[in-house]
Amino acid sequence: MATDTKTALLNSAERAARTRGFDGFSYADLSADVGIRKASIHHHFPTKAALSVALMERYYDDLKAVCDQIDVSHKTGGARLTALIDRYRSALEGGKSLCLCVSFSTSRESLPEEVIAQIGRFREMIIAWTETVFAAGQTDGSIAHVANPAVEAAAALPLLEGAQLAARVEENPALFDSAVQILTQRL
Amino acid sequence: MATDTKTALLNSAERAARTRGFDGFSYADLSADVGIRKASIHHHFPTKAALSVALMERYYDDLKAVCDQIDVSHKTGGARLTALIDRYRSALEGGKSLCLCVSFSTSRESLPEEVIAQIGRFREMIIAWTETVFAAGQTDGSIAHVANPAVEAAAALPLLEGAQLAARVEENPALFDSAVQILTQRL
DNA sequence: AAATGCCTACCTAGTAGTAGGACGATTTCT
DNA sequence: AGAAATCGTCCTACTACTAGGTAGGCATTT
Repeated sequence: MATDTKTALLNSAERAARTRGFDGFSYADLSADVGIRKASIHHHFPTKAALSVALMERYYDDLKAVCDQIDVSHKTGGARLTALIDRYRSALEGGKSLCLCVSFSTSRESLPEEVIAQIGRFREMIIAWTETVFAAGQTDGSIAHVANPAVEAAAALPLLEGAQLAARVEENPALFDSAVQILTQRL
Repeated sequence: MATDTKTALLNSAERAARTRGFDGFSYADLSADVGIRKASIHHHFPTKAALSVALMERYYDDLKAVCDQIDVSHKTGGARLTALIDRYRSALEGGKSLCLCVSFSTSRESLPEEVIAQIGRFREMIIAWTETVFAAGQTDGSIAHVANPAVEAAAALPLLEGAQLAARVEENPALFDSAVQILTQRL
């Protein structure tokens, strides 16, 4: 089916972008991975810029769904924060991968303006959600020492991202754990 | 003089790497910037990998000197932490640049193993120094709520780096400020 | 004489993207 | 219903360009 190929391309591209960066994979790589000729990829995604937009769009929707799901399955602010941290931790995949947002942030140069805007919206969405998490944790007492949920949220995302970057550069997930200990020790 | 050309190349390469990433500049770019032919660059740095090693080596020494200087010119832990934050903030250059360590961390794929090791040493050095800063702030009371200097230090560097990344992707230094507010509000 | 620093000219490999055709499925027209 | 045209998907073959790197020569300095 048509949709399958397109999804397979997105899956392959996302994995490649997260492990090797947006400039770290080519249409030739996707071609080999998905099993369709290089030129045929252009049928689904005319340019690499268009591919990047599609990737970021899907990623935004995915993460929004993740946050919604966490709200449903975890009741306290502390449990929700833990779930978010776990999500970023598992995205590391043993120190070989990043979340797409971090990966794209590092490839700014090669991305169209539209993706930059998408990244901005993505970050706002995550930070806004995180603020509700800290506010809940403040209210229900599941996160210690919350003075200002907005300040906490504005720091939490960059911390998670910086921790991912540090852990991947040395392929050592323990660096992620030690970086986010400042959060986990309060739970 | 010979040294001048070499230094000019390093300067140009560092600026390029910090603004456009290690994969974002070529020997052709350096050639145009420094005013010597592309092939001549290979005389000074046989491979781009060799250039990356030289860049990171110089950067390590630079930052070590910066930390030493901060220790001399700033007496309290709080003042030293502020100085470090300011350093990372000014490295942003209006949201167009990163510190070399972050930039290189994002280009892991393209860098030789030696540079990865250098990055590890660099991060250890900064974190160790930052721990002394938090310990001092704890003792002299200039940083509030320091429970564990080691945990604080392990988080501070990733936070600064993540904050830089976020600020650059949208070319908005205010994002850096809002991310590090969790630190500055304690000073 | 030797080394340094730089040059012109070139190579190989890889990049995104294009042109144009094959082929099967679906839709449309008679 | 059957023929014809259209569309979606994929193909081979190619273009234009950029990348890092090499070979070999020519001055100037030591």
